[in-house]
Amino acid sequence: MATLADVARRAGVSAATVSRIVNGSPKIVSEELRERVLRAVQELQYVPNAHAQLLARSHRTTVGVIVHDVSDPYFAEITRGLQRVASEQGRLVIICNSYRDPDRELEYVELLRAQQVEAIILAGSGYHDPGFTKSLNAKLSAYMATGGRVSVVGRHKLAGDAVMPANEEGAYLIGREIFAAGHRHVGVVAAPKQLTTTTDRLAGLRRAAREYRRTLPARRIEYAEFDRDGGAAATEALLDADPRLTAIIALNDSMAIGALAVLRDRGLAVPKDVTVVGFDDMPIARDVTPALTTVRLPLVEIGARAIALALEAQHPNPRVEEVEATVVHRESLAPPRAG
Amino acid sequence: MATLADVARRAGVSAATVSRIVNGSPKIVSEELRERVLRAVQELQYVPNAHAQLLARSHRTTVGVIVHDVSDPYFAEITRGLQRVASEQGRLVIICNSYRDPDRELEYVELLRAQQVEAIILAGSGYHDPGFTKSLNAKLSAYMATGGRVSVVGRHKLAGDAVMPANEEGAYLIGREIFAAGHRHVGVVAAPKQLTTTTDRLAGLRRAAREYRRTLPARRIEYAEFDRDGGAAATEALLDADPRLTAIIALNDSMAIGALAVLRDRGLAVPKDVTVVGFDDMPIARDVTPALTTVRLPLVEIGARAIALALEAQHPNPRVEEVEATVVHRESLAPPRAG
DNA sequence: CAGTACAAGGAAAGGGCTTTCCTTGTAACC
DNA sequence: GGTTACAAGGAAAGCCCTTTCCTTGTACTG
Repeated sequence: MATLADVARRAGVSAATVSRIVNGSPKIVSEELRERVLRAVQELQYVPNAHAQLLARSHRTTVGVIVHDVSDPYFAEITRGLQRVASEQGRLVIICNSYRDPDRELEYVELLRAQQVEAIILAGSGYHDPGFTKSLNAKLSAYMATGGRVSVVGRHKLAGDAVMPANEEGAYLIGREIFAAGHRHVGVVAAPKQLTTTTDRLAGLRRAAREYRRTLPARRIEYAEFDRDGGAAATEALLDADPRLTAIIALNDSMAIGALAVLRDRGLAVPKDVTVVGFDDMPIARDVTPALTTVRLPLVEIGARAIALALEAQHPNPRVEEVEATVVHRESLAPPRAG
Repeated sequence: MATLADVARRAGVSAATVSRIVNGSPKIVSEELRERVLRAVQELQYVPNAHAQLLARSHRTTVGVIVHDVSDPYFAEITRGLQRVASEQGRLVIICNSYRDPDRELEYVELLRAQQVEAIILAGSGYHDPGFTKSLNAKLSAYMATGGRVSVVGRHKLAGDAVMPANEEGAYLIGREIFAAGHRHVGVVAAPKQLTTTTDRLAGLRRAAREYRRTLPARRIEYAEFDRDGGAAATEALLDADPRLTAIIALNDSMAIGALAVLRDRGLAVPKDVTVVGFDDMPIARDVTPALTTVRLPLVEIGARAIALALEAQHPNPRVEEVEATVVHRESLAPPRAG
């Protein structure tokens, strides 16, 4: 690869001059030299070495984001919002998929630190694992201590600013709809227990149940992978355990879609025989049959807020922004059939 | 941020020793020093500066991939395959979304070159734009001339190795099914004209039509954005222009889903009144109603092959790998209603 | 006991860039 | 004409690491 020095030699000028021209420094350079340098750049197809630049410059301009999996629509949306703000502010973003592996998450924090990113954004659900939380916090604090900015979405006890989606409240709202409609046999298709998202949403559901003097017994909650197939598996289990179920609450839309598939296979009509609701309102939710009644989280905005917080001037103490959830009514919820 | 020198000072050793210990160099270091250094690393929460490392080391270990949009399931799948191989081979991957903007694609090639990536993988559809193709090729050649590796998926006249999904053949196969079923009024929901993916798939459709002595007149092809809403818009237009349509071929599954939505709104049953088929077989295809008959492309494998090609030893002349398409039969295709 | 071999650690030279500080040359001033 | 001021360009230090090449000291060998 051609280097700055190569260009300088070819143009017959010093490296300093080339650097100034290439970077558009305010220092004035004569037209003649400028042309010679630009020509040399063209001829050599010179592109500055980003790493050398980073080393030499003081200011960082890259931010890192750690998600569970960008190809999951939930994170795709968050990332979209994040990217928008990032490019508005001239920042590059590095995306890291942890695939829900806490260790990998730890590794990625190190990696991003090594990359000298300006900010780290943690967008995945938290884990109920004190040991992990502790080491993660240690790493984040170390990073922040040296000027790094951190912001997290939906994670309680982590250093840094946070934007908190209303997981509990959203679940409460949708739970209310279910109970208000008169459902008594309701099953929950849940994500893994150790995710804070799971427990938060479950808590909201329980609050709604209490309000309607119902309970959500453990046998009516089935934990599985946080995706379509997990949702299908959990639904099978729930249905096998209690065929009288008239409603299934899935903890996200992907799982709800898995539930829909199982119900269809078993010849159960939704919502006539069984009601199904989801969570997140991912784009596909309106296109499945029946269209999914679900809880909407403004994901794009959540992503945008998260990075905005991180990029704003350092704040004395961590800020927390709440983001509202609303239920969107579509076709998959109905009262239980009479009898 | 703590630097190597800080650690060395604190441990009372030379920088060389710290480097050796931190990187696990084969050179033997006494237990005592090793411990002292490791302790200092801990205490200072030292993480090596990746950019400095990159500068100092000779070998690159990052690859870049340029896609239209990772959150699009098509690219998500490709990226998944790619990531798998990358991490098997200890490579980091940088993902760039061009959002179908040719200029941005050019910029990203520069950016990746600046990042000193070992290989660049172009996964998005090509454009029918000679000027653009020329500048892209120039940039890629310059990159390859300095040892960079390039591989592209589904792009004809580009430098570097290529893996070619059978777009023409896949479209031909699905087209045959449609015509064989007896459809005479078929509309095509197409992506933008300037994408090579569009023209390739259209060509396959035309070949099938010829075989059945049919034609695909221009008024039966509606071009729109390559996504769900584009598919919906194109379907509206097609239906308005000719209500007798008995089959709609969408050029990808997202568009097909948009078509399904419009048909449902208009009270047209699929496949009884209108047949709909898609392309790509993205995961959601089996979960919509009716389940989509579509063309399957082994996307994960395509991604894996693309990076594998790029990472293999340099080859004298570019290699091209063809990847097969197969049609997967589900529920959205049926013969036209009698009459 | 002189001489060799090797183990363990350090010094220092890059790697490619930015930026501060200097030098040189010319124009403007009194 | 001598001084000052500034414009335009260059020299060189510094960013943080890796790695080659040295140095030193110890353990062996004959």
